[in-house]
Amino acid sequence: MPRREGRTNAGRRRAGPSAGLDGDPTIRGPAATIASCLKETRMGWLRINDALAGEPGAEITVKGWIRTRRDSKADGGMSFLAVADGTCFDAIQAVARHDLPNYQSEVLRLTTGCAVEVDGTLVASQGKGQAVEIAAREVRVVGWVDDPDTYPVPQKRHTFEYLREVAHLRVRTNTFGAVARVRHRLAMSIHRFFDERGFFWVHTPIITASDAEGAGQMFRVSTLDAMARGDAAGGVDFSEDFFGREAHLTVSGQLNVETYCTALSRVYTFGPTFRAENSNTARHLAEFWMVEPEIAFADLLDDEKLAEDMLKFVLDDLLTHRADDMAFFDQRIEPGLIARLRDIVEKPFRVLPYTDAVRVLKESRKSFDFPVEWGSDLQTEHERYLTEEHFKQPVAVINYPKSIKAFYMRLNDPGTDGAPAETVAAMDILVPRIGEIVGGSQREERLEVLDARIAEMGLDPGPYWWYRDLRRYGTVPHAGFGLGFERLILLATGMANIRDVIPFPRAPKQCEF
RNA sequence: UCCCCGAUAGCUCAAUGGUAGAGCGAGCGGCUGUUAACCGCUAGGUUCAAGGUUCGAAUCCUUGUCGGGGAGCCA
Repeated sequence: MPRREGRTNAGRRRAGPSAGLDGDPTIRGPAATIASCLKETRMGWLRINDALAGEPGAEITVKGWIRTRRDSKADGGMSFLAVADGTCFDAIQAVARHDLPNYQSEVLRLTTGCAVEVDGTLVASQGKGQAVEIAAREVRVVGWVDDPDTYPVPQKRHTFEYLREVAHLRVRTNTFGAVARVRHRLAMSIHRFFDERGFFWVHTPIITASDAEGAGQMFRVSTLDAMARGDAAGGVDFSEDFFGREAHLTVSGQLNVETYCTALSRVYTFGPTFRAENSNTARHLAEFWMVEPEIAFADLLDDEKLAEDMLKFVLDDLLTHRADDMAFFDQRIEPGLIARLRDIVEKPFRVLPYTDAVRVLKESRKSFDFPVEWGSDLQTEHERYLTEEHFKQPVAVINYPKSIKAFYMRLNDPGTDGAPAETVAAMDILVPRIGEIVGGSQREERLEVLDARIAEMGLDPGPYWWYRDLRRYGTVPHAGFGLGFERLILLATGMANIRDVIPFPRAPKQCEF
């Protein structure tokens, strides 16, 4: 079933403007047939994604890794080789007959994981399960698997926990190959979404000197030997350090990107982010990727609309352009996934003031482990109730109590939403199963209010001098949000653990690969 | 970081104080235009580490390491 959709998909992609062989701009557009690919590409072989969409009769070469080998004694002996190169979900079947010169000596010794090159003719398959296959003229073994008995990823069921221990090989499995392609597609369509709307991608720094970005524990960046030995507690002279001051890995590009927002109007960051929190959950990483747009002349509802439009855009694009992988996730990882994603794409999100959310939770008469009180943050169980039971859809909770949110969020007028105390223009988008996927706000653009908030929270205004300048020189209402990229992948694939949607996860006590 | 659970063959698990087994995978053979195949045979274990209790420990106790589930922090 996914095979069929894979070919349909491949045909559509080939016809699109971005189709073609990697790195070869000549292979583009509807004219890209198999023959022209072979003729024009310097590499001289065919991606299996294109081979599966090809017309029988073509002479082709594919290169990839053996998924399975099945032998038959029929017609004097033949082997069926499933060869995958990662360009699509499916492998292609190559049929190697006994009269190949290396049939006894090599083909019959092929095992899962071996690297091969296959020359042959693309033909309509005589068997069920695939429309086309390669009648092999030559099978060249490029790389053997030295011990099939201990090859870490043979063709069998594996737990994700085990595969994490062999992260260098897990991408050879169906699931992790699909995750990798989906991750790429989502990243590219995020860029496309913003580019089409006139946003500029800003490369905010990875290393930051402001140690008070306010979003959790930070990793230190230092070249001081004393720091590495950890024996300089209290007496560190950071003027001797590389940057001449204390430096850390960024926990957010937001403050930096706000500067570009107040000149380029619509900007975003998309890059790695680091949190040194000792978080041991299926939803947290120490190193993750975050998308942070920032829009000028905009308020909180503009911000919510942007986040909602972006999520819908990228999920719709994914369902259209990675149909093969999505069919797999729908069948094997989370049954009903595609229908749920379609629902997210098609229905408007529920926008719910925090004050109303508290009322909904209280009126639910559910017995929560943590009681619901106006002024306290929503617990995981509360978020799940709202998105999974009550509304059964993504919910954008807006206008949170001032006391539980960051200093840069814009102070609302008293009485907004009938709240009993002061609120800020914050916004969290909650989705079923994942919880918070987007966290954003309208920023405080009034200098005197911002200063009051900094003082109120006991922060040192010194390091924020340039951030405050933005409020002194042509300040404008503006807003933005942060999207956890890996959480988006969880939502899109139905995968349960965030460590399985990033190639090499970094988490407490985990930095092996 | 807190609470709970776990670690035995390449992988997933059984064995509840008395000779460590099965399924999958792997190897060999049989059958088959095969495709989560099917049938037969074979190999494969310092039972996470260190210490303790006991005539005897995979099993009970202590500590540590790592993993999982839940929570907090958040994206």
